[in-house]
Amino acid sequence: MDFTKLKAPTLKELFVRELESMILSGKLKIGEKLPSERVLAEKMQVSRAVINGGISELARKGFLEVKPRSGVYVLDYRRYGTVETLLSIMNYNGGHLRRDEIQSILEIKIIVDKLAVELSVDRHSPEDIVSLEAYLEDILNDNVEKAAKAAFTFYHELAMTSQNTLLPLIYRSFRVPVNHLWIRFINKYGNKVVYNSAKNILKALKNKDKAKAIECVEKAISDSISGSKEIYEA
Amino acid sequence: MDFTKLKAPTLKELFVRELESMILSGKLKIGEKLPSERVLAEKMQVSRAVINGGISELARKGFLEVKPRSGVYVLDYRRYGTVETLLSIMNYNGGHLRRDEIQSILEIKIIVDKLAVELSVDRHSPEDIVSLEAYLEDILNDNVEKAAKAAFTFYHELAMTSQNTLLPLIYRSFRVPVNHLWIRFINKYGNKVVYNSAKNILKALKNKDKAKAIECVEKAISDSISGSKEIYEA
DNA sequence: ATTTTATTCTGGTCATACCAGTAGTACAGT
DNA sequence: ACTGTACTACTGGTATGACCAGAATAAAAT
Repeated sequence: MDFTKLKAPTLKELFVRELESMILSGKLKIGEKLPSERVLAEKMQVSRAVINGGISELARKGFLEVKPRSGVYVLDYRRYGTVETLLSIMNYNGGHLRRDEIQSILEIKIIVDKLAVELSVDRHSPEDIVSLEAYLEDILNDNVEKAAKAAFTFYHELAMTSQNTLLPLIYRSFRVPVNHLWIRFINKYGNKVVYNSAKNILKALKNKDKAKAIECVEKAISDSISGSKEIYEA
Repeated sequence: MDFTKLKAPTLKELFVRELESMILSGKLKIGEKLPSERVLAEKMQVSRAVINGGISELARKGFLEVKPRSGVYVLDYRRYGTVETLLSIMNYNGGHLRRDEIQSILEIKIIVDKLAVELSVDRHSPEDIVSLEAYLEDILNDNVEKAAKAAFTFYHELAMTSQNTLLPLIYRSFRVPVNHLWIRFINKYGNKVVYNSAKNILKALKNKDKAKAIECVEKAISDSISGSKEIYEA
């Protein structure tokens, strides 16, 4: 069995989801002024603390603009959104990605991974290889979700060894959607494929063979792309 | 004159900055448990609402982990941070970027821009070219800040024409630091250089010459890299 | 030593209140 | 007609104090 950890949503989280839905569905129009916190609190039967906290979170996500002592306004998330916005949109779609979104993610992943290995070949330490080898083995876990998580961790650690401070941060930003993709990929093709791809990359990295490493990355993802249509149909 | 908009910081913002400094400076060690909200509120002479709101914001930024009914713990921002973390680090350094951070940004920018033009060559519409040409001219603005903003807008719109939904989002995430870089670059070399680089890219794009377009991007940024040391010393 | 129970502590939430800044209005002075 | 003032209603930011349910830990029972 794999009983997953339970977590009750807080009122603030419920409020945030509710408003995200209303904005993404268009029920709340862009530029529109929200009712005051007091009114919202009364209408939704929660305290003002929940409303206030939820609103400031939505403001940080790029959905709302708070003008103190004036009011709260709906922002154009297509213009002011960041990567976090994508996660909200995804979540709104019931955790599913559209086909063009999958393709977008893979296009990004390939250049990020390529840069990671390209830099890592020159900059990694022997200790990095050791820890990467450990993470590599975790991909063979029978539990699909754990294997997907391990795959994410492997590539994340790989990005760390590039010594580029931003690469891991970017990787981290896309954790949720990439994890979804991996779960679907492993379900269809098994974790052995993922394992072998990663193993080849690591091997080339250890040999400091830059060209070979980049080639491995390209092959690993082009496999994903060719399979992405099927994944989408699944 | 250009009178800039005044804005008084709120207590929550002060609290967030204070804690970010303590974490980034190492005064608060990773894994350490923070005092309870009540204690913090008393010590810092503010209400619990401020502490509670500030903590949840820091949690969303990847600096803290909130375990309800247990406590608040300092997270390893290098491992769990997102792109937002970079902005905080930058802000902590008085708005300045360290040399390795500049290099990291440029390494990212080159692959992002390359992907943008690579995809755009096949996917852009004639209207895209028209609007890009308009943004291009804005780079010639004498006001340095406006020119930098225009440069950002040009590359952002370029990313939009790639039809990759994530590329613009990534671009926006890096708006602040990239803008800083451009201001410093233009101050040193003038906006004419930026204008010509962009113009060449656009020209190759219009001719659907993928190889030439990518070459232009590489040249534009390698100029920046070679100048980055000087920028850093400035 | 292990399990059960009781106590303390914590963040999440609620209710109420006051403050300072915004925005609109009406009005006085020019 | 325009400007500046005074008043007023409303808004988000903050303060205070309280209660809840779950987590952590100590105390008690087995």
